[in-house]
Amino acid sequence: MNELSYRLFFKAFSNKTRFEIIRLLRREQKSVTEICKDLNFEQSRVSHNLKCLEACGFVSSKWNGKNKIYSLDKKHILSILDNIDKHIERYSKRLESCGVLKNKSCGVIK
Amino acid sequence: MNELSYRLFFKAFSNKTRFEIIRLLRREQKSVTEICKDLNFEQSRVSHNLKCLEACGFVSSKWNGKNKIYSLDKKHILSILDNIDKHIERYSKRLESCGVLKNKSCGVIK
DNA sequence: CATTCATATGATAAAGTTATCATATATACT
DNA sequence: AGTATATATGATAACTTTATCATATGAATG
Repeated sequence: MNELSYRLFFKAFSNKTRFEIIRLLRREQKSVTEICKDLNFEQSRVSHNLKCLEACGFVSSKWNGKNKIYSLDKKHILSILDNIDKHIERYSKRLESCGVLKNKSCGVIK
Repeated sequence: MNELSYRLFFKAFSNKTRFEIIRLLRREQKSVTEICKDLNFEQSRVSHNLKCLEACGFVSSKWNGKNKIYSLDKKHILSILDNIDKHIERYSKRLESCGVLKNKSCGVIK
């Protein structure tokens, strides 16, 4: 399997805005305005990232009056997240202590 | 499950250097020098990212003479990658056409 | 068709990440 | 101990990504 797809896949989920949107839509479909309110994110920030998620096929949308309703590609996304759930506890503590990943110009403040 | 861990997990894999190292160690354990040669990456680049991968618990190391041998936490990592394999084909094409993810300052050159 | 509310888009400054360079530390061998 | 080879580390410049601002487009309704 193609290496680039893998990395893009992980990249899609590693972004806070996108990940929170996915988590939110995990429960139920929502309009852009609702997403903004629930997550307390700016509208254009949300729209830009929804565009990305839709381009990737993770969410889909339909117009409902003036609102555009976004919903999650549940079956596949949930299956992926559920599987990672099984493993992530093992790594959780160490991930959160990794300077490179937590970053903001590498590790601890001096 | 903690949201941050998730994102850090995805972030760890979304980086080219780290992902290639993981792919390489999927087959067999290797020293830093071997990894550098095989991937044609600079030594400090590899060391920095190995440190990250080890901090996260994805790889472990042991000294063997002057060489430090790194190996993959196979059971768990392989299980995760294998599961994603099952789904990624579905998204592959769209991921690779997503301007936000492919980026270099957003999408297509004008 | 003008207005209002909702969403999308382009450009770019700000923030974040990575590779690289210079150098330090580790290990083994003579 | 001195040298050679292997690996690690800190600082930072170069690069990449993101949020934000300004503005455009879409949809509905009087």
